[in-house]
Amino acid sequence: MTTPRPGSRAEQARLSEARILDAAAQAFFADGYERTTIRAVASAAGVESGLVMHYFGSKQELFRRVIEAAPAPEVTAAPGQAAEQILANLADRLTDEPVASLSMFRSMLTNPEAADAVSAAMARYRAQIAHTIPAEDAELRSAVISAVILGVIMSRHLVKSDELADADPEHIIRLLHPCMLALTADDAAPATSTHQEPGRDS
Amino acid sequence: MTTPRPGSRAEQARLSEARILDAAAQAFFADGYERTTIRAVASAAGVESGLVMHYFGSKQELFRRVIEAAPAPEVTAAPGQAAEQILANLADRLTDEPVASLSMFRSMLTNPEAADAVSAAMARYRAQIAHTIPAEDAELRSAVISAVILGVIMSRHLVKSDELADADPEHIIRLLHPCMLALTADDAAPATSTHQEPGRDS
DNA sequence: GTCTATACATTGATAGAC
DNA sequence: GTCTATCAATGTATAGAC
Repeated sequence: MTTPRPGSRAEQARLSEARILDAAAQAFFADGYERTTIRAVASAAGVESGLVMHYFGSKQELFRRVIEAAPAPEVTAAPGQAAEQILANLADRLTDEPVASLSMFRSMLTNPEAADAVSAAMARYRAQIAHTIPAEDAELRSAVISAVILGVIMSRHLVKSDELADADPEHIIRLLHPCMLALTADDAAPATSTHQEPGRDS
Repeated sequence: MTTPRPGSRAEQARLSEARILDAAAQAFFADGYERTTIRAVASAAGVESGLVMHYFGSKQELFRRVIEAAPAPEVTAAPGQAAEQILANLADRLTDEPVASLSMFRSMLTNPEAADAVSAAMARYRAQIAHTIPAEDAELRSAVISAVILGVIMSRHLVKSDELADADPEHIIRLLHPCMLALTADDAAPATSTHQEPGRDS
């Protein structure tokens, strides 16, 4: 937490490390973990590959440092407002999803470290949502909700030439509104005509 | 399209190629394109790496052959039944998604070839869905629908330790039913209280 | 048809100079 | 603090023997 005077060697080091971290986030987001090379990151940061290794020790550690900056969404609303808060949160992420998060999502299917990070974040998110849903199947409902969120985020930011990429965020949220209302069991009837939940108490 | 007699060299070749293709699909699904090696595929198929190269020429071509076996979903229902058909289709994919499709999805975020294949398949799927939606914003609605499908499929089959992985398919479909009804603009009111579509004709 | 041997490029990582 | 030189490992791809 020190603030070395500008021009000092410590300050130079701090700046270089920050530039490397930023370049790494961009590279991991653009190409994924496997296709990203230490040399490419160093080049983008304007330094040599040896310096990257000196600061971060290994490629995996560099990646870990990048994705640990990804913020975790919070849902602490009352049962009645869960859908609104989830959608408000999603609206933000449609316009400004941090590069750290996108780096994590980009590699979540092919890199174990990223997979674990996403799984942990989603489990936490699901638990928070489930807590606000007054239904017997709250666990599954929250899982479906987070799956929907994941699909929308990925289509918007990670899948090339997707319709969602250029769409108006508010329009997307508006279309998802009845979905979230139904899934949070607020005012929509959960049962359909074809199937009936066998043992439904309360 | 010939059927060489069992035991002949042509028959042996056909069998070896099939075993390689199958082993490759499993490997690409499990580890993704980058982490999958020709040697590992050959070993799993019980042959040497040279034979894999002899049949398929390159790793990329082998991958192409694997993912081109992925079936494309069809939606040709009338406007009233679009939601039902989409969900019926999803129900099948929740229980028996082909390895070829899963191989494609596994690498869709990190491999250009897989990304293009998924984009093309999703664009085709979206167009079919949009055709059955009688709404001004049919394009965006179909994009949201395919995003939701993608999120559910990925959470079920590709994300480790997800709640959806072990859930009852029919239960998942039941929860998604009101969502799809709303998105296909069948009987749900599209506009919410907060925002109004500015120029809405018809 | 199948395998062995090997060339060739790339990359993560190390050691030490400046 | 930063860079140069280099090692060791891995993996695709090729050439040719059997």
